[in-house]
Amino acid sequence: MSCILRLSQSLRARGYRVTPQRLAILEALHHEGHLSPAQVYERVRQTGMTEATVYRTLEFLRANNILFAAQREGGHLTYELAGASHHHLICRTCGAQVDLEAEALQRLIACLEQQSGYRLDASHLTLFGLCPNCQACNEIRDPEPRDTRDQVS
Amino acid sequence: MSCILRLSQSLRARGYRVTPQRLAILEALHHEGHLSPAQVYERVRQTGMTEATVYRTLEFLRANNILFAAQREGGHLTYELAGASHHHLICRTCGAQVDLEAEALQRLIACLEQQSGYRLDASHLTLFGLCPNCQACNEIRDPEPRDTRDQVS
DNA sequence: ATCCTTATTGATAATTTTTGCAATAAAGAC
DNA sequence: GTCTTTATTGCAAAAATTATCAATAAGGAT
Ligand SMILES: [Mn+2]
Ligand SMILES: [Mn+2]
Ligand SMILES: [Zn+2]
Ligand SMILES: [Zn+2]
Repeated sequence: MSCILRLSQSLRARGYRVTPQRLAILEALHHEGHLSPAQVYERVRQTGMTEATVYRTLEFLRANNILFAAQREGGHLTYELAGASHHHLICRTCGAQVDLEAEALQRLIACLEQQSGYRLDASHLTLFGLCPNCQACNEIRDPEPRDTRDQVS
Repeated sequence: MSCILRLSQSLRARGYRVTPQRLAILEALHHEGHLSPAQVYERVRQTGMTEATVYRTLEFLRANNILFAAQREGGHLTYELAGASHHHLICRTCGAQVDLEAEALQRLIACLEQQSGYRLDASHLTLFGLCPNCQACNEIRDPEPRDTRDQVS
């Protein structure tokens, strides 16, 4: 509540307008985790808002650092209210998600910034891989990753 | 050439088939940098291949570690022949790209893997930020980031 | 060379995301 | 409150991406 009010003021201060559409979307994302544009639309369609507006608004709010965007596998976008910086590890096989404190990467990011001269906005990264469970499954399924080095065709 | 031949054998060994469509796409990506699906299609449409096939084939080759995929700003995918592991820094303002040796992140990735138990496939990451030039521009444009802390409305 | 199995493609439709532009309405001035 | 400016929306069409399914053809066997 107070949170959304503060965001409204911040928007107006930058010359943007606070519309019922933007408020509805912020409300929908309030306390929910990551939502896809379609999921956001579900939660606000009652207001009569268009899908196009959902896409535009999400991108607008992200560009203004009010939302974090994250890429699910395959590149589909997902949004959440921007808050404490954090990152995600997602299992490519079962989809399990783990959150990472930002500081886990902080040092590295700083290091990269110094090396490259870039100022990175890496406050919300997503890395893909295999969770411990799925690693175990794979080992069982592929008992001995056969040696194919010197195989002659 | 020899490169594509090796890939073909690798595919057949896994029970997949080597089709003129797959060869054309690999050929198109040979020596080119990152291409979007549309750009790939441009380069192979003469063969009569469908756009659907381009999308399917790119995803197929990526899933089989023959291509790297990268997300451009906004989440649009881009592909390149998988080769030496490397990462990208992209400027959100001017689009300037910098490549990073993989080893720059290697240590951190290993560290994250140990902490989380995940096995990460972070061989081709893209980070966004501001390049040195655009940082300078912004400083000129926003001379004094005014203090708005105690501003009463 | 011929036959068989089935992985892969083309054609088409469905879905998702983006775009252009006229109509609307937020918010500041009065 | 009314007026004015112009950021924002709805609408409709375009473009990009994905899904379905019958027809095709790769590649192994004979
Ligand atoms: Mn998140
Ligand atoms: Mn690359
Ligand atoms: Zn898993
Ligand atoms: Zn730049």
